[in-house]
Amino acid sequence: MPTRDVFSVIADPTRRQILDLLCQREMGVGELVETLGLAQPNVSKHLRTLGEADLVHVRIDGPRRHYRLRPDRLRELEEWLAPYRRMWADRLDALERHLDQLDDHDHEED
Amino acid sequence: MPTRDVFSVIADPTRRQILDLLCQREMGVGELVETLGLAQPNVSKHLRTLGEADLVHVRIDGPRRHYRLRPDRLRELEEWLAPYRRMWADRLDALERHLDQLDDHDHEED
DNA sequence: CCGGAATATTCCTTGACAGGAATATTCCGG
DNA sequence: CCGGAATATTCCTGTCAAGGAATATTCCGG
Repeated sequence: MPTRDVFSVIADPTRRQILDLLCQREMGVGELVETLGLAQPNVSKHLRTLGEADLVHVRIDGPRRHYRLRPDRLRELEEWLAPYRRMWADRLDALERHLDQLDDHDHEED
Repeated sequence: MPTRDVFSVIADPTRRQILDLLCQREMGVGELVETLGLAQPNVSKHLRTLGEADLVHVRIDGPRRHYRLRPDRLRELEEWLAPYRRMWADRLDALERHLDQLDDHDHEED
């Protein structure tokens, strides 16, 4: 089981970028360093963090390590999102906006 | 437009809890304080943060403020998640796990 | 206009984390 | 066994955010 919370792990933009890259294909650290334009130690640290959240898996190939996306834990996000998704499914958001507008008209706020 | 990133805002467990509560119905600050068991100033600060991300809307009712969920910005999360959702849609995760198992068998790692 | 209730803001301290630089580790070829 | 390439780990520092305590604001009733 992961030792790190998925929500806080994906809160970092760099980490999301890494995940987006791995979404296409598995990549080595060097590739990621080159693509991201970051220093290698930092990339490695982010990869470690992602691993601690079980979001990536390492494939060892000689001295190199290839990182592969492991999308499973993202279901946690999906599940958390589920109740909210229903709220905009039936165009409830339009109603929301309408109500907000009424409120805003009564008194300037927010 | 919001002045705060949705991802980092929902990274906080307390904030997610607040959103979960507001998912049912709109609530006043006092209600939230009582339900969450936190100090009032902290609840207010979290509500401010949520507001800065456009995740809640305030309805002013005399000296009280009622907070209502505004699920619209959560679509950002939904959209980011879309490419990954496809990856487990076709039971690709099972294949994933199988590959992981093979790798783990070759060399103990991760 | 005053007092009190509801809520917001500020100040402070502490802990977590990102990034940079330097160093350690692991692996292969020779 | 040695050197170099690929990657990981550690140390350091600055920044940011959460929580607690104290204080300020806003609103209503009288």
